[in-house]
Order: sequence, then structure tokens, then C-alpha cells
Amino acid sequence: MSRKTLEQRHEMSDIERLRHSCAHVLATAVMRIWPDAQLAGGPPVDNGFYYDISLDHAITPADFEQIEAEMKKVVKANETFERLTVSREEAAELAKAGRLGALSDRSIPSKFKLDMLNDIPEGEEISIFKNGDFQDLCAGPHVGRTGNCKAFKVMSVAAAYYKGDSDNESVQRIYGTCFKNRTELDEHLEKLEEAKKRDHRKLGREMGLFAIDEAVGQGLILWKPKGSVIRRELQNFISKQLDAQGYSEVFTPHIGKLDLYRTSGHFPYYQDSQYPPVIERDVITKLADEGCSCADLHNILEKGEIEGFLLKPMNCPHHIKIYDSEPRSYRDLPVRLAEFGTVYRWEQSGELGGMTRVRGFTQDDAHLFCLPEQVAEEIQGCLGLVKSVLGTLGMNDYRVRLSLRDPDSDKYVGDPANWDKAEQALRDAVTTLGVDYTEELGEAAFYGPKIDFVVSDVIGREWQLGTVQVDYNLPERFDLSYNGADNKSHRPVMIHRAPFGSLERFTGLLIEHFAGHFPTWLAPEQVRILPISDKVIEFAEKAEAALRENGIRVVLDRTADKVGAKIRLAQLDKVPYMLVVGEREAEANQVSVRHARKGDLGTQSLDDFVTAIVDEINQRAL
RNA sequence: GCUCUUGUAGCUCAGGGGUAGAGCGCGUCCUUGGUAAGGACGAGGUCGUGGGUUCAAUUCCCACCAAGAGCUCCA
Repeated sequence: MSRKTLEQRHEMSDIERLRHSCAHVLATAVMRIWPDAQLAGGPPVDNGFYYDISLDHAITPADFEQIEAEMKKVVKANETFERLTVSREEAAELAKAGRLGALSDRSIPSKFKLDMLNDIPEGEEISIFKNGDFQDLCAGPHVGRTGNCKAFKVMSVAAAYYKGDSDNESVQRIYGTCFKNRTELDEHLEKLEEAKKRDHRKLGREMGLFAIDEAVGQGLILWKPKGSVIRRELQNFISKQLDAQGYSEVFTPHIGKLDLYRTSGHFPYYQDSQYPPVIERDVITKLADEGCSCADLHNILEKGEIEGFLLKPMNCPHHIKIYDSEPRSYRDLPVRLAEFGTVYRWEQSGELGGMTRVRGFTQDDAHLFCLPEQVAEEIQGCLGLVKSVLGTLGMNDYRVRLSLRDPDSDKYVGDPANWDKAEQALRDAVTTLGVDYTEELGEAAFYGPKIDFVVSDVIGREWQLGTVQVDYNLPERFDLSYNGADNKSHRPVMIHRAPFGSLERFTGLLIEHFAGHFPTWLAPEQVRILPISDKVIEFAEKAEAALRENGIRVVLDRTADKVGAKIRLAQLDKVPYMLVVGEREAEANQVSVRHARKGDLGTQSLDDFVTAIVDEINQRAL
């Protein structure tokens, strides 16, 4: 869901007004069916609306038909939306009588409405909206009549926490979609169907790109051979960029001692979202000898008193230790250490999904250690890298988020003055870059603010991909230094950056972005040769060899199918180029070229085709 | 982690208290065909796992595991 700016929230568009009204129609219907229900809030959202409801009966999709039927009655009755202004006391009286978010007085108060009343600031006008017998505490605005809600559909039901706080009680959230008219609604529903077809989980299975196996573990991606080709190409691509930009590639292990992460702060701050520590055998034996119970062990782990290793949740501490492995002079800086580093995080089970949210993933990570005066330029370099990487892949539909700390939270480490410096540095950089961006409080990492590149998946969920982060804190924690021109010790500044973010998430989104039709340079199978009959198999083999010699990933279709069927299969496999070869081609040393998206491209000589495709691949053409 | 839904052949799905079906895919054979499906035959399933109810469970109930949607979280 995209976040609304303050202005957008205050100024409800026509369609939002309609959707909000439709939420009231839904609420009216629900109250007619279940008069004891307690209503919470029901705002418009992208493409529709929801209403939060507390109710003993668990609403399931089987109830949707009845709800929609009741809604249709409300719409047909064409009730007027009537706005009443009331005093706080009057509103409270109504709520106590159970008369808010209800069709009549009830024996129990409207508890959520009573609570929401308290959230309305003193002095603000309190309004009630009525349609027919239904009345609700509501700031509005609404459309004129319920009859305006012509095109809607109840979509789903899920639990949500009241007011979005996981400490609050859980309510049932009914989602609906609503459009101006039937045509737009149908278009939207069709779009949802289309989107499902390019879902990376579906395409990933169909195209044999990756698998997830229960026996291996939730959220752990198995890259199959074809997916691995894509990953290798992406890695090669990024490595070339890094070489050009003066990065040094490093390799570090997948685990590190707990103390390393105590120093960095990861272990204490993110206990809940890490795989449990790997405890040394001797330590376990000793604990057992001491009669340590499971409860004791649990306490020891909680307090972090244990010794052992952690699967690394981040690469920075390892890179920091590489920086710190030799004395550094200001002349050496910036030191740019890059690694395709695999990290492990214990994400909540309900969060996992496909390749976009996983428990083990590889970041195209790098850490830049630089002089304070180099920070601005280095950030620029990183942002440019992210932009160019996304641009090469044609992923230009992203938004840029300046993620700042929430001043009211205490989860952040380090000196506020350093935070201010880092936030300003990023703000300056993103301004210079000349892209639109939004500043969002509370989105920062615990050690520093960041610039995030955010893209949406096929169902509209947003995911953070590339990120650039400025960090004054970890150098402090690890007591990093360099020798300055004044021959004194100084503290470097760190920049964390990852243009893809994680290869898993990025590849997942890339699959959806291309709907499986990868550009030739990324396609696992770039060319399929389709002989018309066995009579030309020799020529087909010759073509295959010629392509393979030029580094093209080619497959010769030796099945007994007719060309029509061979083409169909190649199309379904989304192979960019199909070479149809028959006796005509064999005689002339030619190939008949068909492109998966462009169709029949006619005949050309084998040599010309090879030259053209090699060029296309080298260009990384889209 | 929370709520709801789902789990039947490799994939998409139908079925239903009396030990299972379709299409596609796969295998063998026939067919050598010119830009999205040629034909015949055949092999695949402890119906997610474990309990319970029952003469009988894949079907009903419970728990667990996993997936999906949303919420919360996301270094």
C-alpha cells in the first residue's frame, strides 16, 4: 500500500469518497446480519475499502454472498447520507447506548466508537453520518446516496489489530473493492487475474527457476539451474560495475562469534529475528554438567550470556573487521569492500512468501569507509549505481524513500548529533540526485538513516530493494580509525549500500517485472532450435554448435513434435529466440527467426543471427 | 506471531463415510510434419503429518506442519 501524504488524507478524492461510502454500506449490511457486531474503523484504501469489525461469528468467504446481497438492498434503497454535527457529550451518549456504528440502540455500548471519540482532539467538530437506520461516528465526507455505490465486491477477510497495534485486540477486517461503474470494476478484477499470472511464485515454478522445500526449511530458497543462470548474470553485471567504480571484492564466512554481534549491537537488538545461536559443544556439555535446565538455557540465551556463534544477520561486522585488519591512512580512503554476502534472519512465519520475504538471502552488499568530507560524493556514487542498475533492467517504476529515525523512539543507537549529520548528508544527496522522494520517519535502520528504492510487486505490495545508508555509529562501536594528514587518529564514516538489496527479492520482482520474458542476456535459455524434421538434424546441430561456441545458451529440440507444437512449447517456456530450420534453411545456411514477443522475424543467415544476438547480449538490451 | 482460507498424480483442479478421477505434463510406439497442441497405448497418488470418532476415514473432529491473503514486524 502506498502511503498517503498529509494533503491526500485531508482532501479525499471523489473515488475515495465513494469507497468510504461503500464501507458504510458494508457496515450497514453487516449490522443487519449481525446486530451485535462492534464496528471499529472503515477507511478507503487503494482500489477499495475495508471495515474493521469485532464479532463472535468468524466471517468466512462463505458469508460474502449474503453480505453482498444485503449491501445491494442498501444500495437499491438509495438512502441519503446525512451529516449531523453533535457535541462530544451527545456523541458519547449515543456510543454508550450502542447507537454508533449501529442500526438501533443496543444493550452494549459501541466500545470502539467510544474509544475513537477520545482520540478526536478537543475543539474539533464531531460529526455523525446516517444512512437509513444506520448511523456512525465519521468525519466523512460521503457521496450523496447509497445508490451511488453501484460497482463493488467483497474481496476478503483477515484479522487486523485494533488501531494497528499488536497489543490491542484482534478484529476482523473485511476488504471490499469499489469503482465508479461496473466496467471499471470488471477491468480491475481482470487486472487482478492478469497479475496472478505473472506472480513470481507461479512463474518460478513453471519456468523451473527456484523451489522451496519443506524439508530444507521455510523461507529458504533453492535456486534451480535456470534460476541460477539469472543470478549468475546479475552478479556478473554488478561485479563489472563495481570493478569500474573502484570497489574491492571480499569473501567472509556465514557465521561469526556472538561477541562480534554484541559489539555491533545486532545480537542484543534483534534477538527475536535471528536464528538461535550456534552453541559450542563444550559449552553445552559444561551447562549440562552444571544441571542447566531448559528454562535456565532459555534465560541465558535471553540475557545473551552464552558463548557461541551466530549465523550472520548482516555482513557489516565482517567487513569492518577487514577494514580494521590493517592500519589505514587517509590516503587509502575510501575503502570500498563488496561481497555477495549471504545473511540469515528469523522472519516471522506469517511474513514469509516466495522469494520476496525469506529467511536466508544474499545481499549485493558493500561497505564504504570514507573521510567525513568524502561522504557526499560517495553517496552520490552509490545512488548513481542503484539508478543505473535499475535503469539497465528497465525497472523505472520505483519510488525513493528517505528513511529517517522516529524522534520518539528509543530503538536507535548512537549520538543524535551524528544522526542529524547523517540524515542531512542523505537529504543533500537525494536532492542533488534530482529524483522525487518522500521523507518517512521511523523507517531508519537502528544504526543509521537510509535512502531506499522501493518497488511494488504484482499485487501492489511494496518492497525495499536498493538501499544506501550512512552510518556514524558502527565505526564508533568498533573504534575504527585512520591516520590523518595531521598524523592523528580519526574516525572514518561508513556507508552501507546494496543496489539489488537481496538477490532473492530482486529476482522475484524481476520475474514479475518481465512477466517471465527475460531480456536475452538474462534468459536461462536464449535460443531454441526447432528442426522441422529429422532430415535437417545435422544442420540443426551445426547451428547449435555455432551458437554454443559464441557463448549462447542454446537448446536443440529433438522431440518428434511438429513445428507448431515445438513453437508452442518454446513460447510457453518464454525462450526469447526460436530458430525454425527446415530443408530451405539448411540449403541456404540460414535460420528462420521467431522472437517470443515479436513473432516471426523472417529468415537470415546463421552468421548474421549469431552476430546480432551476441551484440544484443553484450548491450544487455531489453 | 495473530485471524481466516487452503492442502487429492509433476502442474491445474473435480470428487466424496465403503481404500480415487479429469485435463495438461511424463514414458513407449506410429507419424517427418513449415510458425501456439498429429495419433495410439501406458506408467504415476498411504488423498500434508499424527491422533480421535466410527464396523469402516482421503472424506467428520482435534493437534501439528506447510502454503495463500491481511495484520504486526522487517538490521
